[in-house]
Amino acid sequence: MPSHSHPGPGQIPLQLAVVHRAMTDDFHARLAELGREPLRPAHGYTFRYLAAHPAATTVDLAAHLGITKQAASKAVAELQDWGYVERLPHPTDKRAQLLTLTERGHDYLRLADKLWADVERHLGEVIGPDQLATLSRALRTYIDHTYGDQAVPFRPVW
Amino acid sequence: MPSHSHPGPGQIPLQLAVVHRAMTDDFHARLAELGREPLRPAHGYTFRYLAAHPAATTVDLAAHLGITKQAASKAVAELQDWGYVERLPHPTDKRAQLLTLTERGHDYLRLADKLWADVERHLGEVIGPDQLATLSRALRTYIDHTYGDQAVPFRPVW
DNA sequence: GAAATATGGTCAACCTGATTGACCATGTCA
DNA sequence: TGACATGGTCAATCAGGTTGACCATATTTC
Repeated sequence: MPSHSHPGPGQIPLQLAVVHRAMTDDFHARLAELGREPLRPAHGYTFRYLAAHPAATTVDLAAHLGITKQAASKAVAELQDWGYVERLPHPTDKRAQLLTLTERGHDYLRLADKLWADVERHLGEVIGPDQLATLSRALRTYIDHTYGDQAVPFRPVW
Repeated sequence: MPSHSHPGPGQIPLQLAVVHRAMTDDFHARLAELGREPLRPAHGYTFRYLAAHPAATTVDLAAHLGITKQAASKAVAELQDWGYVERLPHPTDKRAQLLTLTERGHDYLRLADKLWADVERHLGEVIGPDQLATLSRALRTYIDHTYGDQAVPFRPVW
């Protein structure tokens, strides 16, 4: 009798992974429906970070994403090629570059926010507003407890 | 005024990702504490699948994980080298191989189950038993609604 | 100030986990 | 029995990351 069949304790982390995956799939399906190219999740995290930190450099971004500066640099170059990000000269440090979202980048982020809200709304329809509220509160509580004042690591999952 | 600051609708999917990540980190920390080598998440999914489907072949596994049979084959070879999985001749199909967990594989799975339960218990201590129960119910409801009778795809996240 | 050191960024080589494509051996079906 | 389908392997390639060396500019220390 395997102790690892469906029910029982320890299921929640697995379910979290499944739901996370399902919602990500949902998001990408909505994106595809609109005919938009699917940027990878790491790009979304980059957008969010740049929008929130307009004076960020590549090194900052790398630290935030939990990857090396080389990897971050490559990602930024890609986003720049696609017109989502600009690299401007840093006003005081001639070595550094200021990373900023272009209008196109902001547009994409706004769209993504809308789509995530749609996904969330769908979740709400399935589980009901009460459970949705509880879910949100539980997640926030856990995140606050885990990271406290520290910056929440937005690193991609594994 | 960026529409993508912290609060607001659409946050839940992001929070799910963060919590999932935090719990995975927690799991790996506990594993490391015991001095156990950290198999990758895909290995965990493989173990679970093999435990639940004792007559599985490499192709079955690949389909379940959502990867190519070549990739699955490589992963199985690795797990076999480490002594977690055996490849036995298939009783009726000379092309195929039966994948089975070794005792060592079952051990690891049991340990993983225990650690995930610990992680879950910790979550329960943080958010309280009521919210934990609601969370679990909400996740299960959403999963059932999304996948219904179909097999839940255990594919790694992105 | 000048020398030593730290830091932002790039280039290049490499690793890993996946992919596609070709192929063989066995199974299944007409 | 011949045609096609399927389980598995080998080989080449790709993507996204890593480490290491390096340059130019900042910052610290004497």
